[in-house]
Amino acid sequence: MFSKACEYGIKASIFIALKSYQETRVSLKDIAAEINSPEAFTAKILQKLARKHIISSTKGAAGGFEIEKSKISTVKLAQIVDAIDGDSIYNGCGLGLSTCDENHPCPVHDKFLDVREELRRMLETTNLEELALGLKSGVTYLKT
Amino acid sequence: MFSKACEYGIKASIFIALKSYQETRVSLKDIAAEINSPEAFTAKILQKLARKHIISSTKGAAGGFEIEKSKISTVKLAQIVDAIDGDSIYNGCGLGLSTCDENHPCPVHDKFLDVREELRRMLETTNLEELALGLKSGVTYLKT
DNA sequence: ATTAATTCGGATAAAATTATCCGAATTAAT
DNA sequence: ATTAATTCGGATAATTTTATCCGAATTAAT
Repeated sequence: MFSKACEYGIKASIFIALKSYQETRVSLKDIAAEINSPEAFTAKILQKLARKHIISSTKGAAGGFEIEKSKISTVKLAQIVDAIDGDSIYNGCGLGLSTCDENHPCPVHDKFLDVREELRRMLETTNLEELALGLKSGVTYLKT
Repeated sequence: MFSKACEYGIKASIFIALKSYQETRVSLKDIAAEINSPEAFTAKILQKLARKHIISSTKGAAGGFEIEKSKISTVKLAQIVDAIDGDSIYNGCGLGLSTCDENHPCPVHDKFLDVREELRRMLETTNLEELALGLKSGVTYLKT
């Protein structure tokens, strides 16, 4: 459904959010270990998120990644997905047509409407805070 | 959402279904032209669908692909997707965890339930006949 | 100042997906 | 029989995605 990069990006963001609640900046190394992802590849993804100001990074010793506490509840999954994979997953045509709309629909256009709308709604309403809380309370997991 | 291979596979199947209604076997060349796909790559995908008995192929001059008329309304999108991309799109974990269920859910597990269920339902209830009819009546398109 | 811990960014490599090529086999028509 | 139109299947190539490597820059601590 999502690319690997996007999966890593979402998981990393949730973990950073959790740690940021605890006033702890977290290093690339810790993130990669926690979400079970390749370090260098994860670094690229975090850089992308940082450039889009979804997370913030600090260089040097004791540096790392964090999310401004007050911002955690405002960051939506859609922003993360969009920053990494783009919005084609819920805006593009299911069969890859370059133009696919009511006037010129692909054969599955109508069938897909509900699915994509449901996906879009979910991504746009889910924020990092609720996901981080699930993780903190131990009801959800980032690996295995 | 789907792989290119899967997109081609779905489009090709719809076109083959349409032609099969008209008792016409259709060649790889015609299919690729109609759905705007690379010929040789499309051939591989059609072979895969043929081996899974979703479509049938006939070798030699005047050969080509077709779908038994009575079968058209029974072939579901889910079968095509499954034959080409596998079922991970609507059964796998949204964040790529190898085990993700009620007992050990990823952070977005619950959020994704509805989306994936909607997708699964759609793929399992949509059959080739209705898609071919939309194409025949000129309300849907396979390219541009 | 020096050192150690870090992110940054560019180059490269590996793996997966997408795409092409071509000879072999099959079939219909002549 | 020969030819032309086709699918089949294996090899290869191009592209994209995923992953690794490494030197440079930055920062905190000593």
